[in-house]
Amino acid sequence: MICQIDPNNGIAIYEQIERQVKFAVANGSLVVGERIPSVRELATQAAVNVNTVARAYRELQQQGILNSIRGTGLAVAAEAPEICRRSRMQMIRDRLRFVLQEAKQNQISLDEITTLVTTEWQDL
Amino acid sequence: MICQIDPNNGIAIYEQIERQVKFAVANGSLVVGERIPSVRELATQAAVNVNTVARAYRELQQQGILNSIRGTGLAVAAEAPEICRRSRMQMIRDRLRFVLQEAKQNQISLDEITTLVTTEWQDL
DNA sequence: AATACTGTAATAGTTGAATATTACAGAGGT
DNA sequence: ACCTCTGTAATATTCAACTATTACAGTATT
Repeated sequence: MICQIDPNNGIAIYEQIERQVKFAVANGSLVVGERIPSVRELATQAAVNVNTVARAYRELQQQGILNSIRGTGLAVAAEAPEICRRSRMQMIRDRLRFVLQEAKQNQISLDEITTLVTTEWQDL
Repeated sequence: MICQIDPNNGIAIYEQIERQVKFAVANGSLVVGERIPSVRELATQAAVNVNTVARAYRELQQQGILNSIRGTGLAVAAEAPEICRRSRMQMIRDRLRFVLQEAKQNQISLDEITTLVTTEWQDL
């Protein structure tokens, strides 16, 4: 699992990690029982502090997505894929709503938005 | 001019103010020469600190959108409408790209996104 | 047993945003 | 002149996120 972190995009680093783990579980990059990268490993790879990774992992545990095996590592929980798949669209939707809301409040039409979506989609 | 601030939406308050002023200028809610709400007035209305408003206004000055008339207030600069109109779509586009990028990285299709856009647009 | 990994936790320091408070100089109305 | 409004600025404090560092209890490998 590779984690791409941008420290300056306004989203808290621990939250970026959380989301990427969830997405990875949802699309099968991480399977049930598989051990995720250790806190130190991910911290090094993403050039981030160990505590920040630990915080993300802790919250993922509380959500029932990861299981802690003391001394060994953290593994993807049995219920994780269902949880993550169910919330995947919701995570995208929430952010999309935020953008649409601002657009609508500024007299931008649905046509303009869909056009924008289509054109920007290509450039990615 | 009414300013709607959400202290908990992750965006810095001074940045929310900045954006809303820009949008207001772009769509004509604020016209050239018009005086914008005083720092204290807006601070009270938005339940926010004076310094936070002052910071937003200061940055808007540096961008050539507001003129300071010492002792009187801040007025919309002559070049402001052009500046704001030019950057309005760009501001929306930037945030939209961010969402689309995450969606695309997670095997979500353009169809799914456009469907999502259309359905969410209604609910706003 | 020794070593090298795991997660977890405590401590202390930095940074940016936001707050509360006080102060001052300039403009305008009375 | 007086008062009230304007922006501007300095100060101190709070808070969350992040960092750096150290430490400790388990597990696995050798």
